[in-house]
Amino acid sequence: MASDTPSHLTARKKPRQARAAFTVDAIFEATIQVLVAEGPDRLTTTRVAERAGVSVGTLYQYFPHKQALFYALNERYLVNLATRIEAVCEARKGAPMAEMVESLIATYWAAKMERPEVTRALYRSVVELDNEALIRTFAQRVDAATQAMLASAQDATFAELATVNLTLLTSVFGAVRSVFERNLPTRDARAVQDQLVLMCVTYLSAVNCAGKTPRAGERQDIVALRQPEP
Amino acid sequence: MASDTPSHLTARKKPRQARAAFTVDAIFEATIQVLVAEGPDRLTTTRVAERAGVSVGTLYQYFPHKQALFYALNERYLVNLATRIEAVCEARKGAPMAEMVESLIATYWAAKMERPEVTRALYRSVVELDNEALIRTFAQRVDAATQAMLASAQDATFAELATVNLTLLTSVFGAVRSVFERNLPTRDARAVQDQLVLMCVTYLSAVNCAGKTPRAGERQDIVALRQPEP
Amino acid sequence: MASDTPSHLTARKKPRQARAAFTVDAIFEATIQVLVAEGPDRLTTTRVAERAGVSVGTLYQYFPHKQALFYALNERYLVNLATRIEAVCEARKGAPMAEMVESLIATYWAAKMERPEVTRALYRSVVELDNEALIRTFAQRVDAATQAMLASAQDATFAELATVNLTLLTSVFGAVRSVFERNLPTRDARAVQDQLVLMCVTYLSAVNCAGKTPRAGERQDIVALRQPEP
Amino acid sequence: MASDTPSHLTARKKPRQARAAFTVDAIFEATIQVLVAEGPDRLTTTRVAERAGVSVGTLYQYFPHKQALFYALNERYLVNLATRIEAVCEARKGAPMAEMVESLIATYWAAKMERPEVTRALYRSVVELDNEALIRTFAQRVDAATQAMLASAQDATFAELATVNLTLLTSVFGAVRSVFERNLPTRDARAVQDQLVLMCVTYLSAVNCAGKTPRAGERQDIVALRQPEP
DNA sequence: TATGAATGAGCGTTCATTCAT
DNA sequence: GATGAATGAACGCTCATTCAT
Repeated sequence: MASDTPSHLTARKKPRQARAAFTVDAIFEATIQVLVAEGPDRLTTTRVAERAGVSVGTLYQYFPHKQALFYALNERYLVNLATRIEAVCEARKGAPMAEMVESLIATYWAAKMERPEVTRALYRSVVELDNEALIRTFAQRVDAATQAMLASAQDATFAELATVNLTLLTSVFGAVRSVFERNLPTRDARAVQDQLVLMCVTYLSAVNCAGKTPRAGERQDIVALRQPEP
Repeated sequence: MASDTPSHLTARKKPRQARAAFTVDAIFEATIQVLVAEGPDRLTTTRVAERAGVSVGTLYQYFPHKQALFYALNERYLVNLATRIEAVCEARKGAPMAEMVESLIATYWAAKMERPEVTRALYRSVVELDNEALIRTFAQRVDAATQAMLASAQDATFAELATVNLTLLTSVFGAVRSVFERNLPTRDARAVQDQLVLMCVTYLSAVNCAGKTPRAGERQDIVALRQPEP
Repeated sequence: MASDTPSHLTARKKPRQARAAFTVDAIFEATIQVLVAEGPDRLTTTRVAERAGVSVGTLYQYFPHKQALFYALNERYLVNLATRIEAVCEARKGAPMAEMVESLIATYWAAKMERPEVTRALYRSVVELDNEALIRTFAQRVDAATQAMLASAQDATFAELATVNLTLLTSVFGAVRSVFERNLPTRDARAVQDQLVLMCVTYLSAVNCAGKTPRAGERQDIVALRQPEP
Repeated sequence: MASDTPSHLTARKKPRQARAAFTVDAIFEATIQVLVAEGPDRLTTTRVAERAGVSVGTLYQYFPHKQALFYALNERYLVNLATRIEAVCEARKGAPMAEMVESLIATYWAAKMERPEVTRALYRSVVELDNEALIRTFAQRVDAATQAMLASAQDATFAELATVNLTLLTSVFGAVRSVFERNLPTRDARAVQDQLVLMCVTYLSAVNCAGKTPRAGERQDIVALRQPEP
């Protein structure tokens, strides 16, 4: 993923030693903690170093400048996320479409929910220009993975797969972000997650060219199943 | 709207004079321009004042601190947006559900697209903690408006209206944000917008308790109409 | 003189007010004092500002960066020096060659001796690359002035005036620098100054094409006059 | 030469081993290279060590601090220079004065010209206070050598030898420095060198007490010989 | 003995904010 | 009111120096 990274954002030296790896991890964790606890504009190199239990100088031995640290943190986060999404896409190949959607949303949601304050903090933090490259790379990986998965659905074929896939991802990722941004209570968040699945499934059914006339029964089942509980 | 605004974010004085209003507007516009042209971390009070053609001192006469300026700018932006959404919701009361969805999305999208760089800049700019209040207020207004609209749909009734509404808004707003963040080409953006309408309509149809068995013809029409062109 | 100054070395804003001029002067004087009292590598912006009785911010209102301050200081120094040399060259036009040399050396020496520690400090201070431009400009002004003066000598004509002039200046300026660098006692310094005059006069006589055979008497007089006192 | 060196500038250990001598040399050469290639304020211990192919730790094994390294480098440079000057002075003992002057200037000039960028870099580099001692020692050696040489001139006797000698050295060394500082083109530099010889010879002739009336022929010869080509 | 990761004081610079004019 | 020069805390970053390995 780092292949087309602008060179000025690359770490000055690759940590070879175990100690170095440990230090880098400590710095990453400290960055997150500062971000969560103090907010993006109190994220200073000194503070990060302090919390990581190292000196500023050490921090600068691993990252040529503040932005590179932030970039690397996001990269780590997104690479991890992309990997998990790819894994679930692989695992669900050939499954029924509904199962795919459910797995995808569940995985993404779970990943974001593991450390909700971190998720929120990263959403919040300044989106530096250079992060666009990161986001693009992430998007490409995920696009490819989900598209491949959808193409293998046992019960659906999509004429304009790329567009359908894009719409799906855009909505799901966007919706999740919205939920975090509005800081919805768990109950509402959970409800939205379920409805999101329903929404995506109905959408995919609608654009499915395979079962020209989807057996009404099946579709109704899903709908009935997912009818928001009163 | 400013009713529950933290007091330290309120402007020192309400501009009564025409001149004052003019100045404030100039400052707002300058803020946007600096944001767009130079990015969030070059947004300094001096630069804003310069571009607005006033002195820093004057800027501080209208806004007690930088954050208040930024807050007010966002407030203006969101109030305007909410007002437009309320208007369209009002106008579409009693209309068919599909029309509602289409109007809502079109309006929101259009508002964001009027000055895309501004939209992007505002998405980008540091989300200060205190902006949460702003977002909450905005969300409440919009929630209320769309919920009232949906409740009046001539062809649909929703059991769990609040949840359905929340899901709808979350997805639509989120998707739009995603499109901007990924900086999608116009063609893709347009396609996603269309598909988003379809997605929302199919979703609402699915959770519609009114027309237990929606007249297949109508639904199929929409689907057929919106099938992404091959 | 500042006409071809690299733009990044120019002061951010030209001081128009009397107060500003005063402040700039204070900063210059402070710079010199720090340079003299603490040496070039303790010359920090903070220290300069402190000694000037202003804040760092103020310093940066007048000079875009440290180098610009240093550059401006040297410029002021060299412009002043060049002006004085030009004045003496003008005044001695048409005079006998020996008088010219004596005046030139005396003027230059006096200028350097007014504040010997300052002279020494400036000689010492890092010669930044961009100062080359300054030195070149200075050299051109002085070259022109002395060359014009020599050309007007009532008792001498020089075939290769440019080279003669260059040799003269190079030796005189270099010798003075050497004297400062070696920190010679006043007595020795004084002696060298006198001998320097003699050296230059004999040199000019030697390359003088006018009085093919200089009246031996006159020349001997000078030599006798300047014979180092036993 | 290091006899009156301030103790804090002395190398921690005298390199006895061949390997040590080799390392020290590598460090010196690296220092020069960094100085030339990157300038005085990019001369860091880390960079020097890197270029020398050793670790910083090793560098600090040979030099207690950066200043000591720089001091030692200058010492080496000046000791070498002084030695060469002493050699030429020794060789020219009993020669005619003009020959002495010519040899002295040629030697000094040649030494400085061998690696002109190095010469310039050393002139440029910060003149630390403690270098004064170095310069003084160098000056003393050279003073002694040239004075002894001049005293042995077969065709001249000088009443105030010390002063004459000082004037000579001051002018020659100063002129050379000026030439480097002004970065004169080779052509001009060469011309100045020739003229410098002429200047010094005429000067010495003028203060020569021996040949009260120097045989006009000889003197005129020199002058004619050296008349700058039209 | 050689290494080079770690240190942290200290630098140059910015910018939100104030207040005399 | 309006102005903009002045302020100074705080930032990002460097590099001489140390010391565990």
